[in-house]
Amino acid sequence: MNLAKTYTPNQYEPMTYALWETAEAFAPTGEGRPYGVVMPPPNANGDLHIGHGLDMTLKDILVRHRRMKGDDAIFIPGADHAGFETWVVYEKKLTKEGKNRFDFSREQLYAQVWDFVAARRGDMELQLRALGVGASWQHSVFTLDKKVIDITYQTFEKMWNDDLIYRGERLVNYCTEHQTSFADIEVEHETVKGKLYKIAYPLLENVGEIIVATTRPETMLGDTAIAVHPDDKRYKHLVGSHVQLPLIGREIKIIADSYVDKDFGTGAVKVTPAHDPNDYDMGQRHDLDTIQVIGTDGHMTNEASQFAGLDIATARKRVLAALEASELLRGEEPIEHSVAHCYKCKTVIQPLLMDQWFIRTRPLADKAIERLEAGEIKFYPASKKKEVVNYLKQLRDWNISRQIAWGIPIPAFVNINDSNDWIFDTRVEENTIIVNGTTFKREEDTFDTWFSSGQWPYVVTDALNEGELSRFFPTAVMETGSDLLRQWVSRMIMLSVYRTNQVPFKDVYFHGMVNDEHNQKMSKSKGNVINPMEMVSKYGSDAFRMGIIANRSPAANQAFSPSSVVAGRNFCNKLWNMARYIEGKLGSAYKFQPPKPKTTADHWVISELLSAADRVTAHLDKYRFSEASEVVYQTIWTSVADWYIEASKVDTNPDMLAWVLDTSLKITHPFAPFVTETIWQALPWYSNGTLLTLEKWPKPIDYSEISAGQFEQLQSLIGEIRIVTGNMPGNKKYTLLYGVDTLIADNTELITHLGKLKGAEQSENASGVRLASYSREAWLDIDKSTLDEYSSNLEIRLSETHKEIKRLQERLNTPSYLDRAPEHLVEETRQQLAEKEALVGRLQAEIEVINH
RNA sequence: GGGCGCUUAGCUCAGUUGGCUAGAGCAUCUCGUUUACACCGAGAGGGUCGGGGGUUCGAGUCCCUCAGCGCCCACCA
Repeated sequence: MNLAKTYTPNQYEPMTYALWETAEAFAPTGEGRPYGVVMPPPNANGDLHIGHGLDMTLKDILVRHRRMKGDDAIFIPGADHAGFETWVVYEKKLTKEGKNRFDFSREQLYAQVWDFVAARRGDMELQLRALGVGASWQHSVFTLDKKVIDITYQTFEKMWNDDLIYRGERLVNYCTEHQTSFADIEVEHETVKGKLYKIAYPLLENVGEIIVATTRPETMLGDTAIAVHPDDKRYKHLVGSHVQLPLIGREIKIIADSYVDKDFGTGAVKVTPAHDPNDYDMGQRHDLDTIQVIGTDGHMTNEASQFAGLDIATARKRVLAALEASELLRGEEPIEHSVAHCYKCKTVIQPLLMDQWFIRTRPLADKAIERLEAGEIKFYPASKKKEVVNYLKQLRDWNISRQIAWGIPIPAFVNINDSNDWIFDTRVEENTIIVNGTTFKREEDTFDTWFSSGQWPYVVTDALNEGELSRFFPTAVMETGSDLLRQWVSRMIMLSVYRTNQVPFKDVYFHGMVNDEHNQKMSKSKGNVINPMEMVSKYGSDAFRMGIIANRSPAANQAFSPSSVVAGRNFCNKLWNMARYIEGKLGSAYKFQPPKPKTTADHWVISELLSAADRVTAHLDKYRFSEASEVVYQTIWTSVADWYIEASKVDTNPDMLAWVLDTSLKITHPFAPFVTETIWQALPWYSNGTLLTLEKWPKPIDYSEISAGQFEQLQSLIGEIRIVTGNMPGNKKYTLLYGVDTLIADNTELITHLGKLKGAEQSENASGVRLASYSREAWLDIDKSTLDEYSSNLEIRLSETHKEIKRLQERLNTPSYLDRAPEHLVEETRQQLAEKEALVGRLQAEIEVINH
C-alpha cells in the first residue's frame, strides 16, 4: 500500500508543492482561451493574515478550475513595497536603534529599507505556497521593479502633458507624527467628544464685540477674517467692518459668506484659511491671507507670536488661559464632532497648506463612470457597482505626494531660481540636473503607493508593451476585499481606461472581512487574531481552504468558524480513505481502462459525478464558491463514499472504481489541491509521471439513466429499511420478504448489505411490516413485540400524509392556480397527490395487518 | 446627516431569476465496533425564516412599515 492509514497533511504538502513548482505547472500553456488573474500584491514585509487566506484561496480555486477546463490560465503573483505601511515599520526600527530619518539621506534610507524588505519577502512567498496558491512565480512582479517604475513615470508624464497633473499649494491632510500628507481616502473620521468655545472679538469701527464659536481655539492665531451669513440680520450691519484679533492684535475683516450656518453656535465663524478646508475655500472666495500657525512638526510656528514652539495641545491651553485673563472667553459647551485621524497612529490629522502634486481626477473619473454605466465590468455583488460610481462622482483631486523615502520618487525637478518652474525628468538619482544651462533641483517626495498600484493589471501583464502576458489583459476577474473598492478598484478602472482605453478586468468579485468565530472584528488589542498559518499547520492547507470558503457570501463581513475547518480536515481524510480502499481493491499492478458500467450503482454514480462536475463549473462561473464546495463535499461523501463504495463491496467493478476516484479527485482538486495531488501521485495507474493539477476536467461518459433510476428506487427501499430498524437496540437482523419483483430479486445481496439484513427472500404470503414507501410489495419479518412501537410511528406518518394530501388538494381546487401556474407545476402537483394517495393506502393496510 | 447591508435550527451561516415538506457544518440524542475511514457508519430531535401589513395562484425570496444589529461615506465651525 502506498497510502498510509491517516492523511497527515504536513508530511506531504511541501513535497507536493515542490513537484508543481519544479514542473512549472502554473505557467500558462498558450493553449486555450486566456484566463488571467492578478494577485493583489501582499506586503512583501508582512505575514499573511486570515483575510489573505480567504482572498488567495478564492482566486486559486478559480484559476485551478479554469486551467482544468482547458483555459490558458495564469495567476500572476506580486509583492508590494507597501510604501507608507513598510515605512512606518522601518521608522519604528530606527527609533528602537536610537536613530531617525534625518540621520540619513533619501538614497541611504531607500537602500536600507530595500534590504530590510528583501530579507522578509521570501517569508510571505513561502506562506502563499503553504496555502497552495498556484501562482506562476517566474512572472512575479515587485511594485518597485523597473518595469513598474517605468510605466508609472510614463503615466505621470502623459498626465503632465495632458494637463491632468498640477503642483500647487493646497490644504492637505497631514499627520504630524509620521510627517507626511495623505489622500482624502486614507484618513479616518471618528466622532469624538470635544468642546465648543465661544470667544469675543472686539469690534473696531463699532462699539461692542462679535462672538464666534470654535472647537480649535489655538487656530485663532491664524485667523484672517470673521464670516457671517449674508442674510443674518444680527450681523448684516457689521459686514465690511473690522475686529481686532485677540492676543495678536491683527485687524481682520468681517465678511459675508453663505457657507455659514446661521443656526450653529453664534452664527459667526472665525476664518483660518491655513488650517481648515472650509475656511480655505472661503479664503479663496474672499481673497484672504493665509497665515500658517501650525507647522509640519505639530508645533506652533513663529506666526503664533508668544505661543511659538508649543505643541498643539499646550498651545490650546495657553490660548484659552490668555483669553480668559483678557475676559474674552465667553463660555464653553460639550460637543460631539467628527475629527480626522491618521489611520495608522490615530494622531489628529492637521489640515496644512503645502505644495504638493495633484491629479485632476474629474476627467478620469467621468470616463470611468461612462464605462461602468455601459456595463463593461460585472460586479459581484452587483450592488457594489453603484458604490463605485457614487464614489467616482464625488471624487476630488487626488494628492499623490508623500513625504517618505520608501516609494517611487516623483520624477520632477524645480528651477533653483524659480520655484514655479517645474520640469518632468526621470533622472531621479541625481540631486540636480542642468537643462539648457539652467540648474534644476529634484523633488524630494515620492508617489502615493496607490498611484502605481492603480496601474497593476496592465503593468504586470505588460499590456502597454504587448509583452508575453499581454493576452491576459483585460484580466478575467479582480477578486479583492470590499475595503479596497475605493482605494484600489476605482483607481485601477480610472487609470486603465486612461492608459489603455480598456477596463482592467471583466468581472470584479468582492469578499468581505473575516471576523473571529463570534463575529467580532479581529484585532491585536482584542487578542482574537487567528493566524492562517497556525490553522494550516494544525489542520492542513486543504482543510483551511475548504473551511474558510464554506458558508460565505460576497462582500459580507462574516465569522470564521473553526468547525468548518474541522469539517474540511475530516473531508480530506474521507477522500484519503476512499482512495486507500480503492487502492486495496485494485492493487498496484492495475492498468487504467475506460469503465463499463454494469450494476445500477455504476450507472447511478456516473450520473452523480458528471452532474457534480457540471454544477461545480456553473457555480464557480458565477463565483458561488460556497455552493461549489458544498457540491463537492456532498457528492464525494454521500454519493460516492456512503452509497457507491458500499454498493461496490457487493459487486466490484475495478474500472469503475478507478474512474470514480479519478473523477472525484479532479472535481475536488481546485478546492483541496494538496490531498488530491498526493493521492494521484501515490497511485501508479494515474500518475505515471503526470500531475493532477494539469489534468483536464471530467468529460462525460455513457451510462443508462434507466439503470441509474433503478438504483434510486433501491435507495428508497434501503432508506425505508433503515428507518424501521435504525434505532432498534441490539443486533437483531431481519429478513426482507418480497413478491414478484425482479429489481429486488436481482439486488438481494446489495439490499442485504446496505440494509444490514439477514437476507432477502421471495415469499407468496409474507407478513410483518410492510415497507410503505416502496411502491411494490416488500416486508420485513419483524416480530410482534417490536411491531407495536413501529405502529405508532406509522400512525404519525399516516396523519402527516393526510395533511399533505389536503394541502395538495386545496391547491388543485384553486381555479386561479390551475389557470396561472405553469403547466409543469400543476402536473407535478397532480402526480404528488397520486403518490401520496397510494402511500396512504399502503400505510392503512400495514396498520391493519399489525392490529390483527 | 447620507448610503448600503443584516436579522433563517443551540452556534456559524447557505438558500441563484418567488414554485410548493427551508438546507449544510459543528453541537445534541439513539443504535452500531460490517476488514477504507471513530477525523467512522445508520437513524433521530431541533426552525410559525425578527414583528406587522401588502402584492401574487403561490413569499425565506418582491413592496411598505416597525424593532434590533452592523458596515461605509461626510469639510457643520
